Amino acid sequence: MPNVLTQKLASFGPLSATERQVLQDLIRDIQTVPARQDLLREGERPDAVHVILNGFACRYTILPDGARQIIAFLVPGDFCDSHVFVLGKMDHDVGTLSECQTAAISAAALIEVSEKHPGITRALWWSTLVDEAVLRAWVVNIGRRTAKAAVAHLFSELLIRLRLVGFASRTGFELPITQHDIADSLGLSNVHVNRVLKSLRKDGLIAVNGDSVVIVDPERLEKYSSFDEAYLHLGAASLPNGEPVSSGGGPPQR
Amino acid sequence: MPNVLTQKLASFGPLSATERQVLQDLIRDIQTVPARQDLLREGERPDAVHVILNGFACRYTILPDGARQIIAFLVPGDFCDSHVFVLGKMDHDVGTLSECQTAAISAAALIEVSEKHPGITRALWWSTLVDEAVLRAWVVNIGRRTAKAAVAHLFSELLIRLRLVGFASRTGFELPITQHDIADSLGLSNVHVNRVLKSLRKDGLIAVNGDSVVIVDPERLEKYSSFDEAYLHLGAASLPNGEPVSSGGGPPQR
DNA sequence: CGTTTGATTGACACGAGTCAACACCAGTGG
DNA sequence: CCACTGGTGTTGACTCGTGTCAATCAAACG
Repeated sequence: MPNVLTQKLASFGPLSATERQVLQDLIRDIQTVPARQDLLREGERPDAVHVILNGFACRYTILPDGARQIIAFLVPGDFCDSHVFVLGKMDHDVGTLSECQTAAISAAALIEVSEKHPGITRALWWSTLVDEAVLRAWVVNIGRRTAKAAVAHLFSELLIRLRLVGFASRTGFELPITQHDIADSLGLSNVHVNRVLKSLRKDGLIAVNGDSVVIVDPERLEKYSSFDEAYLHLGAASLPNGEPVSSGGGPPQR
Repeated sequence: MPNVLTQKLASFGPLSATERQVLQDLIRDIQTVPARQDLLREGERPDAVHVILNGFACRYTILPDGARQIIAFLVPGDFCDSHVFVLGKMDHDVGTLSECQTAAISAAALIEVSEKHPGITRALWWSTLVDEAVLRAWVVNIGRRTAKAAVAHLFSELLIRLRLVGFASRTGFELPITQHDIADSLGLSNVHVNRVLKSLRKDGLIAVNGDSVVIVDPERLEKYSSFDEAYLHLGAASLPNGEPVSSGGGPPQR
């Protein structure tokens, strides 16, 4: 069973058996980090690159007035700090939202790999550039979509990104974060997110049960939020159907 | 006199004389493009990389309802499409706001340079990663700042970015774009931007005269918008004072 | 069981959008 | 030379999406 990193990078393009093995071997130094704990702080100079293997984390910034803006959700397979080798310092914080497993890849190991395996280097490039594309979509989401469409778009995006790494079924996924977290990611208040979710449930677009989200009809949700997966730049035929996710697809109740 | 590209990349770290010369030689195929014209369209597969030499351009997306979200302002020295080599397709549009001069660098030339000059490769990396950091700051701006602070933050950022390439003095720059453009970049309406600008003028934070913007007191503006230039990841001592910009520092009139 | 954290809901306030009118140019053509 | 035009900036009146505050509820937990 491939790890999330190989699985994710394979979404860019096929990887050879050796490349898969090399990536497999990179995943060592696995740590478990409890929920709501910082992985990296602004100003830090990490000497290794960190990958999320399990759970949800986020990039975020706290403003002087205490407001928090979540800049990106990090899901399994995502890098926390791939930019820091060139930029030096972290310019924002990274923290867990749920309990997470992370792997630390030493600078030396990464440099060696990228020198010997140009295919992997290219895949890593792809990964950071897609992160940037996701960020652009985020800006559009916050800037010009209504709260309801923005939440719908976020869920559409998460469905695809989580499917890539086997953490979502065709129609749903576990989302172990609070409504407050969603609010801080979209520049909304927690109260309003609550109302928006209620409205999305009423419209039969989603169903929520505890931490599990069911996208009743992915296509309808995508259309509603004008979601177009093109910006994720997936290679052809890279979307597995994913294993069924824990909780079922019951009716839109809560 | 160095071109804007060398000037910008030198903000990351010192460049050797040869590196400067190599960068100098890359700038050929210069074109002049009128205002309000697309440079790149979504879905396109450009075979060269484009750099802005002069003028203002932007990345943007149009939503189904016709709303436009500007995702980034491109100023002299910025790349329009450095990501497209890896990602393949453009996932958004790029268009001019004012008349622009652009240079096209062929794929072949760029690959050759980056193989021979690791220092330049690193600087190019730095450039795209800083673009990403700017994007993160943009999200924070739109998501969690008031309209007034967001505009103030944008102006603070532009002041620094334009100074890097000699297009701003210590306290001002030419901004040949409309209030509507600013609105679309911050997710606001043109009317509201107008009111915000009026308010910033009243507070003596900025002074506007036609296309020229004067930042009366940069430090005060930065404090007001909680601007911290750390995210631009400038190397030490890389901020030239810049030549004086055309119009003077008159009183806050219009 | 109290305690705590997160979800939910209602009442009310406010920032920002919309609509519409007008001012001010720069460019155009009669 | 001067109406005419279109684009941009400005302003006021009104509306509406979201935020704020506060109370209640539900589930998790030591």
